[in-house]
Formats: sequence, C-alpha cells, structure tokens
Amino acid sequence: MLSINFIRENIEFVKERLLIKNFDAEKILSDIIKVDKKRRETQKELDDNLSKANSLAREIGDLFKAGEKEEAEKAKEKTSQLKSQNKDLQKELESLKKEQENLLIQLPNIPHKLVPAGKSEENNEIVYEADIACETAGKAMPHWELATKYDIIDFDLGSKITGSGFPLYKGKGAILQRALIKFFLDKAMEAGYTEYLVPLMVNKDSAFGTGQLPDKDGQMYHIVADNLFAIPTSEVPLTNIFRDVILKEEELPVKCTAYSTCFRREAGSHGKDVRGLNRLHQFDKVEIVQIVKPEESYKVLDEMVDYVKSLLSFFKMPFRISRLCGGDLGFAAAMTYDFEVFSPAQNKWLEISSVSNFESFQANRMKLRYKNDKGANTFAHTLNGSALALPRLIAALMENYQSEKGIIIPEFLIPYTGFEIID
RNA sequence: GGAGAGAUGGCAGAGUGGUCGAUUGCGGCGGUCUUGAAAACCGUUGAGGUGUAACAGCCUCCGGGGGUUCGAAUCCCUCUCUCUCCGCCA
Repeated sequence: MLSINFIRENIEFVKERLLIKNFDAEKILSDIIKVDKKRRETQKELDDNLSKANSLAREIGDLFKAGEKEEAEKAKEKTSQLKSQNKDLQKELESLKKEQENLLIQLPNIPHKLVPAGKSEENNEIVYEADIACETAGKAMPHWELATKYDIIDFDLGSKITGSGFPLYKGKGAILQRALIKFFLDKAMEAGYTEYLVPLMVNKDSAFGTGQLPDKDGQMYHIVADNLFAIPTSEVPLTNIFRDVILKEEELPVKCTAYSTCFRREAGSHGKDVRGLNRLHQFDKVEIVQIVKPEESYKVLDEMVDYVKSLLSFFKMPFRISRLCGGDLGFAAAMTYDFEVFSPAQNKWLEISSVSNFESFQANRMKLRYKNDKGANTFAHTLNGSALALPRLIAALMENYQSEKGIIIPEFLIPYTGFEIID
C-alpha cells in the first residue's frame, strides 16, 4: 500500500509511474485526494469537539467535588448536544477512513525506474543467460514419462486421493525432494538466513499483510469453518512475523528462510501448461525473505539475485534471468527478477524463482517499521525470493539428466540423496 | 469440549469511576562525579492522527469490538489470545 502522505505530495509522479504497470490511476487518485481532504477536516472538527467535551467533563467533576450539585447538573445539560454531534462526526470519520483505505489498497505498487514498459512477458528484459548448451532440446523424454518409467512420481494416484495437481512422490522421487529441500536450507543457512518452520495456514490479517488479500482472494484455499487460508508461499507467514513490529536499527537486515508446502488454487488457469509438474495445487518450496533499510534494498535485491543464481549454477542446466516489465510485474512488487530453467522435452523455459523488492508496500500494509538513527519510525523495505521452488526444478533435472541408464544425480547432490542414479 | 484465572508502556508490575498516557522497578538514552570504568546521583525515555516553517497546542490509544456515564485502564456485553485444572487425543 502506498502511503497517503506520499501520494498527496507526488500525485503526478504516481499517476505516471503506474502507467508503466498499465494501471490508469487518474480517477482513483482524484478520489483519494478528495476523501483525504474531507477526512482531515472531519478529524479536526471532531478533535476540537472532543477537546470541548473533555474540558466540560473536567469542570463538572470539579463542581461535584466542590459540592455545587446544582451547578453541576446544569453543566451536564450542555453536554448532550456535543455528545450527539460527536457521535455523528465519529461515524462520518470512520466511514471516510474506510473509504480511503478501500481506495488505497486498490493502488498497485509503483515500479522502479529500471522496470521496462510492456504488456506481457515478451517485453521482459533478459539480463542473464547461462552459457550452457542443451543438445537434447526437442529430443528428450518429458518428465511425466520419466516419472512413470522409473516409478518416482504418480500423478494418477494423486488424482485418486485428492485431485489433479496433487502429485504423489514415491521412493527415490520422494527422497530426491527431501534432498533438495535440505540442500537449499543448508545453503540459505550458510548465506546467513535464519531457518523457520512456519504455520501452513494463516488468518485474514496475515493474508492481507503481504497483499494476498484482497487482490488474490480466489487463488488461496480458504478453510471456511475456521476462516483460515492455506499459504500460497511461506513468504506470508515469514513476513507476517514482523507485522505491527518496530525493529531496532541494529536488528536490520533481517534474513529468514523457510521450507514449506505451498497451496494454490490456480483458478482460471486450467488446461494451460498443466502437464506433469508444470503447474500444481500443492508443491514444496524454500523461500528467502529480507527486511532491510530503504537505502539498501536494491543492493540487497542484487545480492538475492546473485544468491539464487549461485544455487542454480550448481545444477549446470541452461537457465536465464529476466527483469519483469511493468505489465508482468505483480501488484505489490516494485521490481522483480524471474529465473527460468530450460526444459528440453517441452522445449521451453520454466519459471522456477521470482525475486522481488516490495519497497515499503508490504511494510506499510502491515506497519512494519524500524527506528532510524534519528529516532524516527520508518517503514522498512521487504524483499523475498524462491530459493527454490521444487517441482519445475525436478522436472528440468529429470529431463536434463536422463540417460540410457537412468536419471543421473548431479554429483553435489549425492551426499544428500544417498544414491547416484534413478533407474 | 467443560470449569476457572488473566491480558496495562522495551520488560517486570501497580492502579477498580474524576489532572491516569498511566505509581514504581529494570532496561535504554543524556549528564554529574572519575585518569578510565563501575557504583551513586540528576534528568530523560511509547505509538498514531491533526497541526506548525519548526516548536507549541489539540485528539486518540491500557488485547480487539460494542455499551453505560458529564467523565472509564477501572463498570457491563462480546470476541480473540494466554495460563491452571478436567476430559479427549497425534
């Protein structure tokens, strides 16, 4: 959420920058300014009235104490009009605040200067491509066939037990999954991240804090009986640890990581790229989150990109990094880098990680602040990234590492899997 | 699920209708003293809004929401959470 003070002072700038995200903010901004003005006027009026009421109450108290009962009773009568007036003002203020909030949360975050304009992923800017050749492009066996051939992932059983998009991993498939999780968590720890094991369901406040609500309402599984949401990523519980928190400056940067299962309804995307592990309702992911000082957030974004790059480099598979254009950028992000790994069987790039700087957008929503060196409370900047999401990585790994003998486990992973080949 | 107790400032912990935004202790910050440090002493120390050139001023906040009253941290209702006991259970 953008802060009202910032908007008030930079309307034209906000309007202009949001066009990069293909968001026409003209109407909503003028509404916000109008409501804001009204809100402040009402606030002032109410405050003045309350001030009067307070001093009257004090006087009445003094009169009672002095034993002047009659005078006191007389003074009481004066308050009734003030009271009813204040009640109305209070109601009005309340509804103005709500109105303002409703408008504010509709505004997406402002994209960073470097974000290219553009409508869709075609306009994303590729900033890095690993220099790794892929000889089997178009000739490799797809991972869903390999899965069956070696009996390590059972999509049909998943469907039987739950439904499509809930695969069941078996034997070496399950172990590979566990090995990767452990590998990624170990690396995150080496890089200074503190590991958490988080709740997989969150309440409304948390879902709102990171921006899942109300923007992506239909994308989360909702447990109605208890009004809880299954997390679409551990970013939600991780970042919400710091909801309504004022950190000390020396506590920054906060670096945390969590492995979790993630749940996504993927409503509206049925039938598109859903084969095999490409798009699932349930999957596993290791996430990294940082909370930093505003002036450092872009340096940290680069660091996080380098970190994810270093992870992917272990696998020696073709991958590339792109900076998302305005049209492809998420609601809450100011800048995002996507990582894609190459699937030789499908002959296409699979998105495997997404690293974003949200600047103060999430922090403002969840009132995440720190005390700066001048003692002033300041919104921190939040960043997060996948490091990494497993299914597509496993898909790419299976396809890239297939051989006549079986799927060869990359050497660095063998200590984690305990086996060298899936056959 | 049943019965009871509780939720106050960074922490501990007073406060049961009228200068209480809140006694006090610890912690933090500033100072005096000291060659330096400790101790001691003095001062200071929450958040949000409004407002100001900047101060000041004013308003709100004692778990959340609602109510009673001229006036509520204090009384009433309700929700959430924590603790103790009982039941059930991985």
